[in-house]
Amino acid sequence: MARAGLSGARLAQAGAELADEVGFEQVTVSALARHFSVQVASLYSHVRNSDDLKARIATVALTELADQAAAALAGRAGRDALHALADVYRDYARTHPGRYTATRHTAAASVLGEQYVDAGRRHSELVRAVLRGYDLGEPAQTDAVRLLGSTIHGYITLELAGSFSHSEPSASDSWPRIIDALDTLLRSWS
Amino acid sequence: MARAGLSGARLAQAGAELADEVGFEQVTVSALARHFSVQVASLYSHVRNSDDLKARIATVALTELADQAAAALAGRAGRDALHALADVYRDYARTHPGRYTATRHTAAASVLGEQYVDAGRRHSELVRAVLRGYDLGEPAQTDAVRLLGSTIHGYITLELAGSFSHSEPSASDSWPRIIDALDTLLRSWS
DNA sequence: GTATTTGCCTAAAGCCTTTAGGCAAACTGG
DNA sequence: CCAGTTTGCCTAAAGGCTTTAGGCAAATAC
Repeated sequence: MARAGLSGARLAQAGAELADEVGFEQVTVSALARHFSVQVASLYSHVRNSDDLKARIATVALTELADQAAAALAGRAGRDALHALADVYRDYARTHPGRYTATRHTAAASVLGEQYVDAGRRHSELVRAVLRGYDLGEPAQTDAVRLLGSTIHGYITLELAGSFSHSEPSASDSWPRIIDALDTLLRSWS
Repeated sequence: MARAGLSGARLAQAGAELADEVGFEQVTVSALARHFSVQVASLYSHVRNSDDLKARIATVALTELADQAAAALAGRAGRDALHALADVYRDYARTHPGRYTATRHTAAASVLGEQYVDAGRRHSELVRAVLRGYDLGEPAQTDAVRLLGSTIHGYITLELAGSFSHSEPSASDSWPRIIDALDTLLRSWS
């Protein structure tokens, strides 16, 4: 019997792709086993359980997103950097909805941790790097990190859920105007 | 055999309470049947399926939240109204985390609809009512509705997930400052 | 007080998770 | 190149959640 060549990393990768196709919640150990034409029990040699699998997928996604954000921020500052960062998040969520959902699956973070937490730290640092263009002290800077994170994540979540698709203007039209508004706000943060 | 007195409404109500105790994702037809000391199959006379149950819980929660928001907004305007609305959402999410999660479970909305959509419309109208204090035209007003919804929902989601609990200042300290920042922003929206 | 409706039951099939134990393929060193 | 060891995938099985079908009894209606 030929071996399928499974491994924790390959399962996480395939799981991430599956999440984008059928939705993160629909990713199951069984579905992944079918994908590899392998018995379900075989996957349990590579993954502790279903939560562990989801945590690995979340880590893959969060890391991938941090890489893209870092690349987009290179050589940019101020308003330009803010738009670049925001667009990376939104574009990632639109092209990889399952993976984006996975990044926020913190229930699973308690199972793995380590690399997930590292990737999370990279994200905060990238946001703080953007904020260096706005000259904020503490606690304003932390407030601003939270404001940006909340607004960007909130907008993406609502758009993905279809909340903006039944009214004008299009979600893509509002987006840059909202990011510009945040830029203005940060510039005049008391 | 004494009857338990089940009904769609009672199941939705009990389901909402269960969601706050164990988390919305953990609410299952089986768990609810156990709660009523009744056979699982019995619930299927009152609820079409698991998604239907979740959609009913979502509707209960969204309606309850709209009621509270409407009450809090009575007699308020401007900055005052904005804080009141924002606080209603955040307080509701903190006291009823399962129900708050349910309100955003739009996958289920396709199953039921009607009342859920109604409650959703009430929420948009309340936000627009708050924005009347800021004198915005279109498309600025719609942009502002989306900004407020995104930031408030995003902040609540991240706070609930524990994203703000490992750094200073506390989530409760940042919150009013962020809402104030939004007030300032709306006041000077170009 | 009979007739009808309604509510909860038993039974059963299907899918997902997870553990235990086994055989064979693939590396490892002489 | 071929033993010995590791590793990978297998079969088997138990337990939980969902959902449908069909039945008996309690509540309601006339």
